[in-house]
Order: sequence, then C-alpha cells, then structure tokens
Amino acid sequence: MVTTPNKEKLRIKMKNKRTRLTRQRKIILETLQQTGSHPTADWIYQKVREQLPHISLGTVYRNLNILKKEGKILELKYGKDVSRFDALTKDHYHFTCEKCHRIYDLDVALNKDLEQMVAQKTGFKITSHQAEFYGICSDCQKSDSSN
Amino acid sequence: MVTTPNKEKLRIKMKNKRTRLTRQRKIILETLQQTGSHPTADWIYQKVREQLPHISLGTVYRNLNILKKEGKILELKYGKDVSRFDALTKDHYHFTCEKCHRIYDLDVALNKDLEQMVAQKTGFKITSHQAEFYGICSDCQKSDSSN
DNA sequence: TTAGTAATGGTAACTACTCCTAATAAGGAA
DNA sequence: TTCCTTATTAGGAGTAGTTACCATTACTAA
Repeated sequence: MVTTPNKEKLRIKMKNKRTRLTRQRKIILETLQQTGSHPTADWIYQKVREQLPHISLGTVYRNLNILKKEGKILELKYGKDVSRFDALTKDHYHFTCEKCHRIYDLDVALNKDLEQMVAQKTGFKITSHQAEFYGICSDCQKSDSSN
Repeated sequence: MVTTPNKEKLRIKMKNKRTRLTRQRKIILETLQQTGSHPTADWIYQKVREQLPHISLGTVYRNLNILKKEGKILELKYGKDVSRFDALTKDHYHFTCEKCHRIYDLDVALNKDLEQMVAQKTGFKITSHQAEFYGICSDCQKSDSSN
C-alpha cells in the first residue's frame, strides 16, 4: 500500500533494471579496486577464484561488462593484445612501457581543450577522449643503463 | 652480372632480413592505401580476393603484420572489437563515432607538448602517443535530428 | 642451373570472449 | 520470517579473430 517514490527514482536511474549486488560481483569489483594495476579478465578470474573457487569465467566477463556499463570500471583496449580493466572511475591517461608492458595511470589533467578543438574543426560532437603514451618507464631505463 | 650496390643499402635498412615484395603483399598494401578508411583484416581479405582469388587469410594477416613492423601501416586496436588497419604513415589522431562506428582520421596537429609534460612529470621516456576521440559524427547528428 | 630461403595456400589450433540452460539466491513484499 | 519473482550463477559448448604449422612454390644470388 505504501508507495516508495524515492526507490522508484533509483530504479529509473538504473535504467529500469534493478541490478543485484551479488557476492560474485562484489568480490570482482573489490579485487579490481585492490590491485592498483590493470589486470586482464583472466587474471581477475584467477584471483577471484581464491575466494570463490567455483566462480565461472563467464561470470567474471559478464560482471566486468556490467560494472563497465555502470561506469564503475574502465576497459582499456588499446594496448597490444588483451583487454585490461581499471577500477579508477575518473578519467586519466595511460602510459604503456614498451619494455615491461606495464600500464601506468598518469596523473595528468585531461586536456579538454583538445576536445573542443576537434569539435570545432570537424563539426563532430565529442563526448570523450583518451590518450595513451608509449615509451620506457623509469624502472626499465635503470636496468637498461646497468647492463 | 651487373651488381647493384644500392640494393645492399636497402637490405641493411630492412634489418638483415630481405623481405620480398610479393604480388600478394603489394596488392594488400595498395588495397589498404586506396580505401581511405580503416578496414578490418577480413574486409581486406575479401577485397584482395577480387584480384587474387586464391590468397589465403593467413597470408593477409602475415602481411599486415609485416607491413606494420616495417612502419608502412598502422594497427588500430582501441575501438570496440576487431583490429583495424590504417595505411597512413604519418601520425594522426582518430575519432570513432559511437553511433555508426566509423573511424575518422583527424587532421589535427599532434600535441607534442603533452609528451614533454608527461615525461617531466613521470621521468619516463616517451617515444610516442596516440589519442582517440569519441562522440557522434556529423552524418549521424543529421539523421538524429531528422527523426 | 642450382642452392638457399622467404613466402605462400590450406588448414588445424589457439585464445579471448560470448551464449545457453537449469539451478540458485538477492532482495522486495506480506 | 517466509514467500515470490526474476536477476544471476556455474559450467560447458560455441564463436570469431588470429596465429602456427608445413609441404610446396617462387625469388634471388652466385
């Protein structure tokens, strides 16, 4: 009898589909947040299995996609090969070391001017951009010079 | 009988491994250069088959990788799904339309300052960077408003 | 012409990922 | 708490894109 209008709002925000916070989804997100790195789906799968030995790989993929849609994680596709995931939600650039293949988050302000410039030049509507830098990270520079 | 010393030079440039410009490789590169777009490997395969009906898909992939290593083409991986290839050699940014999924080359000067800023902030050695912009292209904006 | 080997076609194998289905469990209502 | 609806799961089969393998072909240089 008692209607709950504020819950209704929430539901609308989530696009008519209540998502349930399952144990699996929770642990997948936590795992990703706890590693500061950018693991592959398979790495996450292996890691989560330590807590949920019976979780299936499909569940990991499904949840990564759901979390991505919800904006809680980021999928990085540009590297060389596999998709990697990133728990940080705020936009940031990435750096890939061409030697050790680690991916670093860059603490550099997004250059929103670039978007505007592109919009002006092309007439396209720009909603976002990303950038990746390539080169040699400090660690690998060190080990280079010591050889 | 006539020796051609300039060929020797070429060989050194190609890193001790003579690559042969086969009919297949030539046509693959030309096909890619002639389409101004960013086709998938499979699209290239279909197109090249019009001229070389017996070419195998493996040959297309092998040659795309070789051409990539030689710096003659670019592989774009960031989009949603499949790899796409780009015959342009000079660096440029890309725009992906989130509606029609076309990829456009942007005629915007590379922002080399960004690289320097990142290098200063991180101590990494930056050799290159790329950027992708996302949004809605002019065509799709038009068809949007007419509906 | 001949030796050496890069490249090819055809196909099998691999890998990252998605889809399918019956069973399970989250979470709202009573 | 108990019930009910249905989102989500495990597990496995299936798929698409790509690479590896190998016997054969075709350049290249001597």
